[in-house]
Amino acid sequence: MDGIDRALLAALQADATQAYADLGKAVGLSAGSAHERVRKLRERGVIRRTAVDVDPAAVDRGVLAFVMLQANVWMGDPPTRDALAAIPEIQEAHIIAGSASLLVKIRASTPEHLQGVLRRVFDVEGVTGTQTIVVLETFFERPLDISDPDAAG
Amino acid sequence: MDGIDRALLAALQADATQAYADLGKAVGLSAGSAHERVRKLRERGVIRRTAVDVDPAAVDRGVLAFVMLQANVWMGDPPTRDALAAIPEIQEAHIIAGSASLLVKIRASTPEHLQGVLRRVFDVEGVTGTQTIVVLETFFERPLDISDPDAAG
DNA sequence: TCTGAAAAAGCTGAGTT
DNA sequence: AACTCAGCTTTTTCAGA
Repeated sequence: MDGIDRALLAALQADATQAYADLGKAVGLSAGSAHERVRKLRERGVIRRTAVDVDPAAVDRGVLAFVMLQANVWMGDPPTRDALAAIPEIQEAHIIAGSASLLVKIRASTPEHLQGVLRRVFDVEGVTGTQTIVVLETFFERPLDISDPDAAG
Repeated sequence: MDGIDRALLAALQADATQAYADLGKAVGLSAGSAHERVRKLRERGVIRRTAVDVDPAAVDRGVLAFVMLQANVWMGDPPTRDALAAIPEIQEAHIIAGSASLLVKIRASTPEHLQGVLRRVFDVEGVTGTQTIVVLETFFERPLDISDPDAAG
């Protein structure tokens, strides 16, 4: 994981459709070498997958909310995970430190739809309370910063 | 935006590297037709980009936190947006309803690094307080659910 | 709007430095 | 580890239905 690998990852986060010849040119490598490095990054799991980024509003998921869940039992186990994963509108679920137990990110079509999702979340075993944060506007959602935190700059 | 488009989007979210011939087979279309539909989805902005998904831990961004920002002025304007965008560790920034003003998602390498980022966030014009939620474990982060909310099921 | 096929482009492996 | 080259697959275009 040197500077070239980081540059490749940054370029592929911006546009994974570009040709290896161009990718190589951007980092000072031949197409073959760029290809070999990317292959290894995939093999090592640094690159998990290649996917399209879909505009949520275009598929009727324009309502975004974060919900903090309070619980009366430990919720860090598979049954809780599976119960949350079974709700398709939940895009992320995290165990958190602090006064709540879990934080989930939800995308719904309308406030009414969101309400229905919240009801299902509330019915998950162990949940004793929810605090919902509705997003009014998203400033930005962008790829992970790839720069080396140890490097100067 | 019919069922076939939704199926294409779901398939491309799972794996955008597959050939159009396979993609077409999966949705009952020829390679040419699948290609044409995907081209239009890109053109219309439904597909915003194609990108690799990088494992944060592999690039030394294993610490995840959500931070709610209190403010004494309206923070929904470009200067605030730009000030937050200038902090590379901030992956998402949202204007929210409720007692805080903004919610940001931060990825750092260590708790010390996170602390440094929080200091920079606190220095953003208008910020009067922060509440930090540290993630202990991520259950899942997955693509947007593409199913039609109006459809039965 | 889809199909099928031809032309163009890019991927990917083998051999070499 | 990276480069070059060549065969092969895939993309992308286009005429026809």
